[in-house]
Amino acid sequence: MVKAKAAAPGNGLDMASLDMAGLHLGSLEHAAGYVMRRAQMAVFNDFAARFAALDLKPGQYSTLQVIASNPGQPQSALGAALGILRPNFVAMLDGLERRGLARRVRSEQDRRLQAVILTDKGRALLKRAQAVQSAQEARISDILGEEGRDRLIALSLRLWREL
Amino acid sequence: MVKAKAAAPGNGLDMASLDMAGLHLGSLEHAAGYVMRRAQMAVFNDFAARFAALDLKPGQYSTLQVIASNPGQPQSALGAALGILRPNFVAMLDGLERRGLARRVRSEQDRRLQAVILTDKGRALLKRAQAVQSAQEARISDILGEEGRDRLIALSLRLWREL
DNA sequence: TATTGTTATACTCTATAACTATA
DNA sequence: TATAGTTATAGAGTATAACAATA
Repeated sequence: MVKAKAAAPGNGLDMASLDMAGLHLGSLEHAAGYVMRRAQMAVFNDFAARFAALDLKPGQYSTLQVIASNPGQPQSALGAALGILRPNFVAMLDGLERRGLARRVRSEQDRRLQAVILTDKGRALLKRAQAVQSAQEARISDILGEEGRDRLIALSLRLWREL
Repeated sequence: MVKAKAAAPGNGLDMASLDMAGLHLGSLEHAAGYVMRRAQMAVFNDFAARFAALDLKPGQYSTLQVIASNPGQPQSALGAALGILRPNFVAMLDGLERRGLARRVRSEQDRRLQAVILTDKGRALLKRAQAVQSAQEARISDILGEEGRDRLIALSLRLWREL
């Protein structure tokens, strides 16, 4: 199941302990932040390929998920939960609303608030997206083992929450 | 050692099983890509705070590291090892060269190549930066345990290389 | 012809200030 | 006075096309 990423170039470089690009990364391979970034980019690239057919980007998928988990909540609370700044979350919701996946409803109790809900179309797309994402999680389990994937998620979650 | 991130807002929301922003993220907390992204952002924010005094961004630090590990290699090979596209790596090296941290030397064997090396100033700054980074790794070990940090790096490395 | 380095350019993400309407 | 949503804008990071010098 291991996929070869890139062929080593046919140059005259020292081939001992070289990475796929032909050079060694040295202590960078033991730097948590660097390795996490490269891993996360690999997962996102894989995500992009899988979700191209649904025309969903990672941020859109996570937004649909959070709306589904918290229907009717104000958009600023949803954005805060996702770590998206309020000005940037406006365009995000504009896009989902334009595609008929979500709707904003002005709250009657406090007319400053925009309650956000999924449409039937949004729920249907999310359901399909969740199936695609399950396939990605399965692929990760293929590589790391079920226990390895669980551990990676638990360790990442802990770092996110406690750092 | 656990740092409180943000106080829960004093609104009238359902407070059962809510995250720090007041909403639950649902199955997103078990999505590898999402959790890895949030963790990686936390680590990078911590990095930015620690490296502000050195005026080094993550990409600059990793570039210095790779040059130090592969002195005299062509800039395109260095950029490829870092996963930075050639056009974008030009400005990266321009910045390091302008600050007197690195130098480009035209190769005599193949005059298309720019061999990149660190200056004494670059090596000195890198040494200080490595000490700062060690402190960050120690902080991560405080949170995850030494074994947990090793595992997180090993699992991330495997995913990066094999996905 | 092919490759290295470069410029120009564009698109996405992220970040800040300031406006509006509501409270 | 404070907050939610919005607009405008600016800065990173990342992507492609094309050109000059060199092989």
